[in-house]
Amino acid sequence: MDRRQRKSRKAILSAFSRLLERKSYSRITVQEIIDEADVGRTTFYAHFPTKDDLLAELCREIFDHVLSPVLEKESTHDFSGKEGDAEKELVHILYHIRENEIPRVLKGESGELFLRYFRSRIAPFLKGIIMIEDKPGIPEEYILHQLSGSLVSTIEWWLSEKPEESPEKIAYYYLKSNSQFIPEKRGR
Amino acid sequence: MDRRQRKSRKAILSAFSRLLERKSYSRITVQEIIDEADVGRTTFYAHFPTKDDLLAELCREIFDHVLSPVLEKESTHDFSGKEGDAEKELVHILYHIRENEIPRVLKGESGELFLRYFRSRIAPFLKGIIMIEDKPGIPEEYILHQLSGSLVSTIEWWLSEKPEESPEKIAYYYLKSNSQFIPEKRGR
DNA sequence: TTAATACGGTACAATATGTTCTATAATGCA
DNA sequence: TGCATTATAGAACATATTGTACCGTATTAA
Repeated sequence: MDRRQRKSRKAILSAFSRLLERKSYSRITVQEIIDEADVGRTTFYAHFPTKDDLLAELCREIFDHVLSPVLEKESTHDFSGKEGDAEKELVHILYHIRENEIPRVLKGESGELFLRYFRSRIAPFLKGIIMIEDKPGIPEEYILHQLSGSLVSTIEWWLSEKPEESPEKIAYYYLKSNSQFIPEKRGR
Repeated sequence: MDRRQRKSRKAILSAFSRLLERKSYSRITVQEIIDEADVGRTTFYAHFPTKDDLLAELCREIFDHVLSPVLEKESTHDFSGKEGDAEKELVHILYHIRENEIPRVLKGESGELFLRYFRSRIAPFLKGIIMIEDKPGIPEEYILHQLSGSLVSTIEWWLSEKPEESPEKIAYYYLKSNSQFIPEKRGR
């Protein structure tokens, strides 16, 4: 990719992220993004067909970053200690979430779009780190949906209601409240 | 309220609801609503300052209807058999949800807005019908948030993935997957 | 019957979107 | 280094949408 392209793309994405700090998604206009990013109108549309695409891209980048430790591990085929380390993995991810620009993206309507995206990608991930316990009478798809939704909901609550709480504690809450689907580990 | 007002209001709300069947919320323009409802532009704005207000009103009406059995009971101070009947109440509500226009509102983006509204009102309701079990080490606010989120998530899954499932079964899934917060009842 | 008011229709200003054009400057490559 | 390619800025533009103002008409409640 052309260096100019990378530069413009980055400028637009970060300008957009900055704007999200102080305005809600739907109230941000393309013109404002253009001004904040200091690029030409043509340039914006050359990169992103619509504002929604821009948000989707931002979500994708953030999410890739948040899940980077897990994805890395998968790509290097390092499955050592995978089993039973769900808690560690989770804590790791929660740290990433807290330390990145997620909180700002999560506020307002963009949060819903982000969470929708988050959720669509969290299911396979959960399948990877969590050993789901069979519950006769309850379909596995439902359990997976439930676990994903619960994680998203937990993060939502954490960042909006109790941001001072530690990632460790949040992971504990989550695992505890879904313990009937997650095999007990000694010490928990 | 003036009969003309009632008529216009109803025409607008139902036109909007009809439009939601075939278009996503953000793509529906005020002009379309006006045309579909067959009212004047002035009339629309006299009733609803913005499109968001219109959606909020629609959500409020639907929700009031869905919760009507519970709300009625509360207003008549009939608390007989309240305790332990969470399952029945839940099933009742799920029937209402399935048989009303909720499915159409739930599709697309309007769904998120509706669910946000739903969620904000479901918490006190849950507090009413469900006896929450104390879990040392987990704050009650979190549990309540968790239970609300889980219910919303369950309904979402139900209507989009398994609409053929019975309300009874869905209530069972929900209660079962949150059983650690809900006291066991003999027979369950 | 009458005064109040909700209505329809039109016109309008303001704003946002997305496209098209041209000249310019940065870039990657031979 | 020189050159062809391509991303960019800037302006102008057509189009669409929003929200408001005005006015004559029709419905309503009293």
